[in-house]
Amino acid sequence: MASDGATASARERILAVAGALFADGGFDAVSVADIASAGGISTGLIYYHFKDKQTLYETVVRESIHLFEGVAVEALSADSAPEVRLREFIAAYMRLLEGHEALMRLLIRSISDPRGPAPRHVLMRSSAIVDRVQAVIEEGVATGAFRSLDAHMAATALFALINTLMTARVLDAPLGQRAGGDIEQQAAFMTDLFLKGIGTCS
Amino acid sequence: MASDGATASARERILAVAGALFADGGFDAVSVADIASAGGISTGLIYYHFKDKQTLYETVVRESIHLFEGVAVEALSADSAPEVRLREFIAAYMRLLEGHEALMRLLIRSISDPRGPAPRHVLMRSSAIVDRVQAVIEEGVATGAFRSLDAHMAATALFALINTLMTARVLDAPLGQRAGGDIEQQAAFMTDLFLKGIGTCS
DNA sequence: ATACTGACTGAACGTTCAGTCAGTATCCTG
DNA sequence: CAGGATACTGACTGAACGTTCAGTCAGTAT
Repeated sequence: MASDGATASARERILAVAGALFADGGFDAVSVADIASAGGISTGLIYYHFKDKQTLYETVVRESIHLFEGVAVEALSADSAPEVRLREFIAAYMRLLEGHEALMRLLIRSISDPRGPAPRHVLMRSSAIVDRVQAVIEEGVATGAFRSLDAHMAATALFALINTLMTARVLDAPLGQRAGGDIEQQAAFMTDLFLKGIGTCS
Repeated sequence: MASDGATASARERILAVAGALFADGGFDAVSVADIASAGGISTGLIYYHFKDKQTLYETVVRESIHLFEGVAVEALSADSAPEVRLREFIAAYMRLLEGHEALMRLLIRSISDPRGPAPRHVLMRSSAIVDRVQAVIEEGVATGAFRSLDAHMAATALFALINTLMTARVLDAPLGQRAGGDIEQQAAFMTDLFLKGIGTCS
């Protein structure tokens, strides 16, 4: 198997294949043998690189979170007005969804999957992003762009709105009858609702 | 059948025990033998009452949804002003959470669980509730209490806000560092944000 | 007293799966 | 080239699982 130059890191191949398989099916529905055959390798090799199936799963989830965080945090680091930055953040989130649907499915699954890194940890990690959003909102409150409120709760609310769209899209289970629709349009609706909700108003 | 104290219907005992076990653990982590021993019965009896494990799981989930719907729909059937009815609905939702935590955990798990009734069906069912909420919002739009908007999307947004609180509470994974806090208070925050978001405003 | 019912048992079966291991190929270094 | 380290194979194991089924027995109708 002398592939491109070096070994092309079987380890990464395993992670990629496992991620794709875990994304649809979850932990239990995917056997180690499945991963091996999908990657064109032996089961033994998986155990050469990873202690056990659990560790492999946790590694996949953790790396997905990392990639996810990188993209999201970047979008929040501009220095435009708070409202603009929030809109940009949501747009980045949506773009991430388009490009990494399997990754999103994996993360959403892992939230309520009793295996793998505890639900607590999955969410705690992504709370690094919640914190950033929270900071932006606090800035907006300080400048008077938003009404005075609990910025942490507001950040949580924003996540709730966006993640619900994600979940519906990614698990192919649109909330209610009305199927797909334009996700950008739905995101715009949620964004408007949110900004109006935290805006100053009589 | 005599629901009087005596035998208490083995079938219902199985459903209750299975529900509790599936709620923390999910489909795969619970074996039929686990359910049998927790219920103090034999594995064979489970197969006497249910075709297979899958069917048992689906029955448990479906009955949970049914109970859930009953409570939720009732709260929406009052004839007060739309805004009041929405507040009452959310309060009922919260009360339901307090009394049936395991049930909520089961439903939340089942949404992203590839087994059991397809995710699609779980959400579609509860879309009966979304529809009711939507109707209330449409009423509010008609009377001018709310601004003109897509009532379906708005209903979805309300669910997103409430369900996120639920999920965090029920899976013991508070979003972000700040732990528990008062859930009633959090619900109030979400409600205010939502009502402000759909309200008429300059 | 006899015949029958159906809820219920628990050992057994076939299958699946995570994890192991003895062995092979490939590469590096002296 | 020798020899050790690294990467990898795939047949194998032992346990756990869902499911089946021959059989038990309290209860009821005849």
